[in-house]
Amino acid sequence: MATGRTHRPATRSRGIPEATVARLPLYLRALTALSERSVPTVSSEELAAAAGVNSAKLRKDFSYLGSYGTRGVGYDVEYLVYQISRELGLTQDWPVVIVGIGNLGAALANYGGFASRGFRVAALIDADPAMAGRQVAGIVVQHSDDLEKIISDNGVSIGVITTPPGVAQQVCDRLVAAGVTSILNFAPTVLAVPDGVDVRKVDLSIELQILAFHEQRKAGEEHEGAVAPVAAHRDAGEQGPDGDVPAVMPA
Amino acid sequence: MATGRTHRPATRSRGIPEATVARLPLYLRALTALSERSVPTVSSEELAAAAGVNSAKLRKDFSYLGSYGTRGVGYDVEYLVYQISRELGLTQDWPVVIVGIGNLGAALANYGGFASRGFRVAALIDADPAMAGRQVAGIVVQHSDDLEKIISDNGVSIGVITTPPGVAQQVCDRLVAAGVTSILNFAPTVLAVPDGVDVRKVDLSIELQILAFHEQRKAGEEHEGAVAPVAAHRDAGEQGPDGDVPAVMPA
DNA sequence: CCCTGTGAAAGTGTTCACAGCT
DNA sequence: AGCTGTGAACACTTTCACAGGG
Repeated sequence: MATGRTHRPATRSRGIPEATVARLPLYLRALTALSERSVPTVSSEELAAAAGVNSAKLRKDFSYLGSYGTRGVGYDVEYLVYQISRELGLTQDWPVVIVGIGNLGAALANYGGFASRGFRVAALIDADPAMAGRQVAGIVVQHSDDLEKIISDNGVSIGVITTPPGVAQQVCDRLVAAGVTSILNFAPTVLAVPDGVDVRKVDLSIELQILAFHEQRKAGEEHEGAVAPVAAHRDAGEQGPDGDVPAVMPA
Repeated sequence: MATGRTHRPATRSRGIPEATVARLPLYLRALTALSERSVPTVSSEELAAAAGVNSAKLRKDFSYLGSYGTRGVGYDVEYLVYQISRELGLTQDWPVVIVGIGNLGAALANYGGFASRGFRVAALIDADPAMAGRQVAGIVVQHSDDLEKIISDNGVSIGVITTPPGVAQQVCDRLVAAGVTSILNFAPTVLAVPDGVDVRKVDLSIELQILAFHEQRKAGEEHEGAVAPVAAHRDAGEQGPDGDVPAVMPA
């Protein structure tokens, strides 16, 4: 009560739910595969199976984009590929920098699926002077002294951090100061960023720990009856990094 | 109506919400750091800041584990570390196999945070005969012909797939047949698994596409007023792979 | 008075089931 | 008849706000 303000009336008329956005790349991948096999149309049921979701969810997701299907028929594959690509902003290409060219950074630089879909590795950056000048994945590694210049010269707005955790925050700060507004963080650290900057994290050890949690449950369920009530682990067989939306520090 | 069945009355009495499970590793990491600095107790406010969440969420999360805090004081760091570790099943150690020792597989094998927290790389497996026998991260790579034997000899229940997408499903099938019940999939494919097997995926290009979506919005918002109502992008600055829970195929 | 633990409210996401177009 | 698009029900998650123990 008191102040009243419900913290934003949410004028969502065109706002696509975050959960839907996270699934669009999945649909796009499935559609691209169909497109390559020259399949002209696909039903929500078929596409959902290919993307590993259920068809009601898929139809609801698409309904946020508009009415792109034809009742009694399905969706036009090419048309949907285009609409989703556009919605995701993949019709333009995004120059990306990778900072921290260790094992993981090098692996990402070499990763094919990177360049394929609208993303271009504009530069590789590392703090080690011995690294600078070397080629990784056909790209010359540059020294981090030039980070700011590299970002602005290439108009980079997406940065990938694959540094050791100890320096991730300062690299992040420099990227943001130089104009980067989206960060994909592979370092096991919580990054503090100012408002308006998006951070997504990919964390191997968190994923493993979540698996271990469920694994432990399974072991306990084997022949049970005592303490912990079984059930619980209802929808096994689902996949995808889910839940988890830690808020960011006040900056 | 008709059949009535509400699809499971949900006997949840000890079931920890999935969203909470996904955050426990985050808390554990923050607590471990405090522990190393010999900090004896911490308030929900402080710990929440360190983990990048808000304190109400953290308290609610901990309430699912039990009442481990002291009112007026906070939480005992060591005690919480232990409780969360136990809840996540990290008091035992989990042998893990990595299948597909390319750039990414090798990078993961070398990744330190792996072994640190209850996980041990029990074997590296690759289909390339030229790879077999070589050492990666101090571990001899074994040929995939022996996959089943390796799994059962080592009692492996968690498998990491870093193969090319084309063979990911068949590798997955073999892992599952050999007894693996948790899979961390880095290949950009939707894996079909039988009931009772957990799959989590880590997908670089999906993460980038989600960032691109928001990035595009920001660009559009710069000087707006016309079509799309601004607002929408409320809580910028959040981080973490969220949303996304694709169901699995019927297998 | 401080800080945890938690009901209750609000917000977000998923599923159902069917109206309505082709 | 078949399949999309969607309101409405349900389920899950987050946030609020405060009771109550230390």
